[in-house]
Amino acid sequence: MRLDNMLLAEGVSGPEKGGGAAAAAAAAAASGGSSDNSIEHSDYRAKLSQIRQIYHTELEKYEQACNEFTTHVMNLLREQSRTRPISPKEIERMVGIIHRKFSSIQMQLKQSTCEAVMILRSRFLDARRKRRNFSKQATEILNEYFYSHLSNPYPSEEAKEELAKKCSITVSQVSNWFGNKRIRYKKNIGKFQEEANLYAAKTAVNAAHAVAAAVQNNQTSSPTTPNSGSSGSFNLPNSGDMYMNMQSLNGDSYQGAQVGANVQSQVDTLRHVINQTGGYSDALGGNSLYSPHHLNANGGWHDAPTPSSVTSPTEGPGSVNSDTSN
DNA sequence: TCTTATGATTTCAT
DNA sequence: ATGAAATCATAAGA
Repeated sequence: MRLDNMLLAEGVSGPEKGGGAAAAAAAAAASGGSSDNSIEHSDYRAKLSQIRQIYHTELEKYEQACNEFTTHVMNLLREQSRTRPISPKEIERMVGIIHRKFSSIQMQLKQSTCEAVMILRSRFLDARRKRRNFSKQATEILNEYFYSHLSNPYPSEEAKEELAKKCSITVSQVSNWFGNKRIRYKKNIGKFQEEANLYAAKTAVNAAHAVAAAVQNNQTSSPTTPNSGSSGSFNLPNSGDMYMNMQSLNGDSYQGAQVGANVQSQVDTLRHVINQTGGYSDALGGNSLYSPHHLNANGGWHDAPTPSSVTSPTEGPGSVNSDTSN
């Protein structure tokens, strides 16, 4: 019975049609994650359906053989009945013996099928374990997101889906990537400085434009107009003014209703670039200018600035930007 | 071949 | 359920 259950679960002995899918789902569930790893997946499915087919043809063959054999024996008995009396009990007994024999053969078939499935399964899992690096493009996209959301690198479910689609990987892979990235970034920020610069600079121009646009949009209602004169090329001035602008933008003084959360990520990027260029002279030192201000005292991101903190009118003294006042 | 990078898995805490 | 942290296993580079 265990074998039956197992075969059923694997979709080998189940209903004709959905077998493959059921098995695939079972495999995915067993490996703890949605794994639409297309190539290996279809491969697995193909192999499984192959096993399934063999199983069913064998089963049919046995059944047929069983029937043939019983009729054969019945005929024999009938013939013998001419020479000696044969009770129905005896016939029944014979049939029973035959059926038992065949069912034990069937059991063997089931067993070996199970074995085959198990082997296939373990191979499949092994294959899944075999790590393949993501494409350059995919890591690019992921890194861009990560560094432009450095203050809160926790993509929402939707964002993950979006990223997954863009990178043509699965959502759980995106989650894995962010999990790994966060932990590794936090562990050794110095090591990631260069990369951070790269991606920050990469999106800086866009960010600058976006921020400029946002500022422009809100200028009418804004009392203190940020000097957005240099909206052109974002030529990284010697930190000062621009940085102050950013700070006020990000902090409490400027909280344009529309700008808030949407701009947050852009601000991250800009702030980063500015910080970097500002403290470039002795960069990568133990205490470079760019400290992970989005990490809290225990090195966690979790009470880092959320969009709500941007919108909140007053922030406590230990605000996000407090560390930048060198 | 050794080292580092990186994706995946496991374990634990919340 | 989700994330942090540790760990595993392989890819890639030296």
